[in-house]
Amino acid sequence: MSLELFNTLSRRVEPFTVRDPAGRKVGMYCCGPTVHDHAHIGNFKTFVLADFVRRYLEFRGYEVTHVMNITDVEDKIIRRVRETGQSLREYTGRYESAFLEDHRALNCLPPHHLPRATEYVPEIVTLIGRLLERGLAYQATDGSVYFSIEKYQGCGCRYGQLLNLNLEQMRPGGRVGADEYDKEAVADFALWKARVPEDGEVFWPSPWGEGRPGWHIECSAMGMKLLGPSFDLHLGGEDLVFPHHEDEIAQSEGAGVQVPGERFVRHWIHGAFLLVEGRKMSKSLGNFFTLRDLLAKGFGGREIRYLLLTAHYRESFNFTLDGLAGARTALARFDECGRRLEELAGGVEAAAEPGLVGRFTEALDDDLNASAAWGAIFEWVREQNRLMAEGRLPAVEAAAAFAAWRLVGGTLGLLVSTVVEVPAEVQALADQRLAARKAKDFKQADVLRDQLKALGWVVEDTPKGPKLKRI
RNA sequence: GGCGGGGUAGCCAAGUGGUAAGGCAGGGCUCUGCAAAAGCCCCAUCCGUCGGUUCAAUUCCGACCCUCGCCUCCA
Repeated sequence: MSLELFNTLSRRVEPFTVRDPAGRKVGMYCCGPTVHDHAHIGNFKTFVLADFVRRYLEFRGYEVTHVMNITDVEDKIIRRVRETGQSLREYTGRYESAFLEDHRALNCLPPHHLPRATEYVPEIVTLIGRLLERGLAYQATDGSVYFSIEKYQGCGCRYGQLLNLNLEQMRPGGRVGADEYDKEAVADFALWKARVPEDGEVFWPSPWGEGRPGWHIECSAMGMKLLGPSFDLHLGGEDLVFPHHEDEIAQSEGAGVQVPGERFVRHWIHGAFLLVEGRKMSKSLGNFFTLRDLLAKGFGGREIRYLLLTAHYRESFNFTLDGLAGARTALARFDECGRRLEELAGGVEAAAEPGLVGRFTEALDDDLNASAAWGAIFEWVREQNRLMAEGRLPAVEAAAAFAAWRLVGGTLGLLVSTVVEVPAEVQALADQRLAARKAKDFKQADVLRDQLKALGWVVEDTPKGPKLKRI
């Protein structure tokens, strides 16, 4: 069996195929953060998904080039820049660094490219110029350049590839900006926004006057620049399906730079929304969490990552604080199994035990069914624990099991170092406690155990002597 | 109003035309000085409601109820 993924273009699960004739290289683009504030846990659901997709593709033998853009110019950013009096770069740099720090805290691999919109203005201008030349874009009296859906459809292109659109039935939302009054049609969208006084110093020159890029165009320009006019995989949150991704397709395919018969993107993946405590995350409900908020509550990035990866990516997921507490226990069970396997293997090297790897692969090949994969993993963990408890797991088999454990753990991005460094102070207390136990002074032993606990260490008495673990 | 997801145990969450994975929480037992970890056992006669198709439906069809998302710059 091979990997099958749901493709938003076809609205069905289909075999994952790549452009590379050798079937190895994958170009993958994921819409990244807008750096106007700290990213929240809902944003990170998408970025963790992208990282997981990349790791799984690599596990399956693909060579992935992962691109994630940084949107560093946009209405909200400009407003904050004006309010704070900082430069654009000062303002966005701060949140970009914070984002990358959070991204790392969730054990996401750094993407191969992290293009900033502001650094691709020439490419954006070129692309807009091309759309104007082809008659698919027009400059309105306000100086802004818009993409014409009507012209685009007029040349045989399809607008509405990712969803069923009914343009007549669409009602204009409340967020149509005052600077978009000059559009010919309500569905048209801005490619280049003419400079207005509120923009302050945030503007770039262009053949159409000073201004800044529209939102959708940056992803088209950067994606095609870094991955080519056609690439394999594009990810984002489900809210980006329309208009962002639909517009991205329109601009990119409207430019007519693809090889005839090739699409801009072969495969679109959209992650479902995250709910918190059963409700949409919102500041007024008090269920709005940035990653930092959760870390401040004492949860670890790894626990958060685990929780985000327990549900199927296309189902809306209910994120709860209780669930996060449960994640810690579940991970401890997974970790403990690996630790004991490693100990039992005693340095013996072996190829990964195929049973677990096979079930893990089978589950994830089926449109990344992570829940099913976890089911397989925990059934396997219990089996390994049983064998170890019964003393029926030879070192060679333990080594193979440990290799399999590492392989699946690494693919999920949840591998943890099994080497525990015990501080001298902690070790000293543990030694004192052992002495007390040997002297049958259990009262003193328990006092020492409490002291260790206060330092963040738990001691377990095993047949091989006491073992120290970090809480 | 248009379009698209969902409703499975106390909580989270897979799944299937033939009778419900897994995790957390909970209860009992074994082991232990006591714990911890681990193991064993228990924990949904039932999958929103009502109809229909079928030998058989939680799984297919229809209606209804509830809920979530998108509908122009929100992952």
